[in-house]
Amino acid sequence: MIKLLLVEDDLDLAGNVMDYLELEDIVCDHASNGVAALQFLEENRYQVVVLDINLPRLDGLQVCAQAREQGNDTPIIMLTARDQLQDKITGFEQGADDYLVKPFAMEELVMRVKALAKRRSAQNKQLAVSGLVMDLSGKSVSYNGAFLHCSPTGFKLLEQLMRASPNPIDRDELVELVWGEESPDSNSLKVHMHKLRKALSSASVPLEINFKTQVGFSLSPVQES
Amino acid sequence: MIKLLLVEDDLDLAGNVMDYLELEDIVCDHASNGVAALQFLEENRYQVVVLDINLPRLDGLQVCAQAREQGNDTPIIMLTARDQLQDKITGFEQGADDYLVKPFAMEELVMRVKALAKRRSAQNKQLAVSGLVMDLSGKSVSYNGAFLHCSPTGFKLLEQLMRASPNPIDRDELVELVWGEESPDSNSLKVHMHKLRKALSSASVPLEINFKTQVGFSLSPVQES
DNA sequence: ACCAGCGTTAACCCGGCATTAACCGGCGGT
DNA sequence: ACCGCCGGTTAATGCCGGGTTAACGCTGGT
Repeated sequence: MIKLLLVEDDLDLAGNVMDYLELEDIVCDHASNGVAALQFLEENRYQVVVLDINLPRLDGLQVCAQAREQGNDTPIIMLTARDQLQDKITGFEQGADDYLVKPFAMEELVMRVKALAKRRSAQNKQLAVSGLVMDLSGKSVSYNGAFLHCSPTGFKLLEQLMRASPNPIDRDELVELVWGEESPDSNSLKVHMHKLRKALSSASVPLEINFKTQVGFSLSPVQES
Repeated sequence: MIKLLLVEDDLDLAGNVMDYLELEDIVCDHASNGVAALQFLEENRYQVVVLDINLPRLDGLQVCAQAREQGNDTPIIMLTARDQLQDKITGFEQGADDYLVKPFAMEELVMRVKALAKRRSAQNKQLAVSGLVMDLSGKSVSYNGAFLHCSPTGFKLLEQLMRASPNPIDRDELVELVWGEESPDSNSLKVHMHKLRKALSSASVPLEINFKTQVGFSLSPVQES
């Protein structure tokens, strides 16, 4: 059963959509303006959000941006009229996962909803690797209940390593994910890696960061011989 | 850099798309009919396929279905005209990952391509010859669960040998595949070969690398007399 | 204005790896 | 039978790049 938030100010359309979705075993909450949408998002957890761009009080793009800013990573499907391409691009940039052009077919909406719900169902606000737990919302990392101190960059670095784990992640990709396009002198990565490794080992976390040339860095359990 | 296969029979449109994608550092192959598309898919590996539904000889849905049947799980973006909703549903059912309605904006295509390429980037394929398993994604080689250490070049060398196995591969071809156009003094190959052989035998892998003049190198099971 | 934390930079160490060079040994041609 | 070509073997060299450490400068808080 999928739990969904529909944000749409056209009440007729909203009603239709909700009726249709219910047939598909999808449970909807409905918000008809941006402020209400954010309220819903704070109070509940949804598997998918269907978000119209044209909204009273706070438009869909702002809702999306604010939700992401608050650390909410629920998949969002944007609804746009055909002549709002630039909005769509902005939406994608701000973290929308998909969008749909009005008018749309119900079957298509359902498909995209189901696709996103499935794809993201394995996602959590927590990452965990071998007992090391990262809380994405609280920006904290702990092992056996003990919190380990991480600088902001160290945190981002570790997040990417944990997401990729146990697979390696390419060095350049890592840099791009953490620093974005503009990366500092490569030494910086080395230093942060060093600090991360020290943090892990001093907390007795049974994980180590390995490097292989032409492959990248990987976070994996320590292997005793 | 993303490698992409564009399947589109409208040559004007295809040209435009390819021009645009190149600006985004996306390298395209182009097929203008379904049969050619399948050919391309067999011979190359792509990170994303952009697949028109209306195609001569074999339509996009059939291409998609056949590709999936052959075990190809490359992400596919379908292109559809507006009035083909049922086709879209069928396409999704057959394993398409996304679709786009014509006419579409280039920016949108690029975004979806990048999204899929990133999402699926963690694909792991492997090669296996007589129990020797090479993991292309993790860049590791193992036999009976034991990992053998390989230098980057040794790895590429072994990869080519395993791909060709049990057929021999011409020396020059091998050099080209591993080093590209610019190869070092030929001694280098000899040394790497030696290290590879040593690695194989010290791990008790029942494979040996043989050489025959005018034929090339081949990886084949050891033959006891 | 001082202090602490953090990101960045610079300098140095060190190991792995590709390449080169030198030598060995078989095989075919003369 | 000799010689040279070519692959196999081994050791040595140099470089590239990650690891490590210390120091500098910025920023935000007190």
